[in-house]
Amino acid sequence: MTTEAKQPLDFERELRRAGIRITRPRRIILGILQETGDHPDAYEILRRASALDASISLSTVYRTMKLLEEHGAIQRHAFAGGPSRFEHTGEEHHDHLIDVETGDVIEFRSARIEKLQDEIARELGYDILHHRLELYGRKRRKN
Amino acid sequence: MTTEAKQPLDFERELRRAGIRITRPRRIILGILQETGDHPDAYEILRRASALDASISLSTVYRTMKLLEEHGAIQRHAFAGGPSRFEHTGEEHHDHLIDVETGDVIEFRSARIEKLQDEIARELGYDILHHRLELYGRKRRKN
DNA sequence: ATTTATGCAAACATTTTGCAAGTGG
DNA sequence: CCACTTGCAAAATGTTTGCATAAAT
Repeated sequence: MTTEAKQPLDFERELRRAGIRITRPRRIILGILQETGDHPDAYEILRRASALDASISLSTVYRTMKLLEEHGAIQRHAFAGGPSRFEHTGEEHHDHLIDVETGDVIEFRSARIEKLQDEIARELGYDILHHRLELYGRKRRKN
Repeated sequence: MTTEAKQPLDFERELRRAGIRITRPRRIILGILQETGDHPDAYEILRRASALDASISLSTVYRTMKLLEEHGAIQRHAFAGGPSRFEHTGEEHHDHLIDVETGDVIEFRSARIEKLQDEIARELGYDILHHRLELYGRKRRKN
């Protein structure tokens, strides 16, 4: 099991190559997602974007999220009981541990779990397209 | 890894003991959840309940879901990109594989994955309260 | 009888969409 | 220029809630 930092990729180039126009709102939103280490929801992204360009609207945030998701630049998470939260796609796939008391999200990765998932799917006659593994926990007091 | 059938429990007795009134809508809804092997959403539960008592409302379905969830009689699932779907609590915990083409849900269980989850959480300094593991896949054609 | 639950409609929260105006390549 | 994108307001979804009435114990 490993935890790891994330390093930004150049998705602007990537998108341009796919024929996507790089507009001011899109550049701002993409920048926000690249810089952040957290998992903001649409309103939070709007809030941060508004500081750079007050005219950006919530619909543009959502439309941009859909666009970026389709091009693999971000991932959408629907953690239990709340709005979708977005995360810039880093180098490595990872899963999440959500602190139920603070809402903090900790990223982790386990190759062994992934391998078991593949085995299970194969036994059931399926190919996995993607998965979602979320641990909901509370910080251990002393020990 | 195992897949398993579910056997109904007597939650009516359980609820009564907790001081919950067993009303006609509640009995009907609980019955529907006990009988079914699938994972219906609120509208689908309403649809099935309406066949037995046309006066049942959607709010009662939601209120009953919340009640049953609080008493451990059912579990609420928020699969990607859709409404909550509900499932009667059986004997054993299990996870889900969702067929992305049909929406079918297949239940499975892996003690090894659960064990790995505990190890991961422990390393990160957390106690797991609950988790969510969903595999999204497509039926394998030939092989 | 008293407390709790219900149905209805309205409120809420999140996300999507139609359309006229604006902008990027 | 011309197609694509935006902001705005309105619609669409999924879920919760206030309130007067109905039902359970």
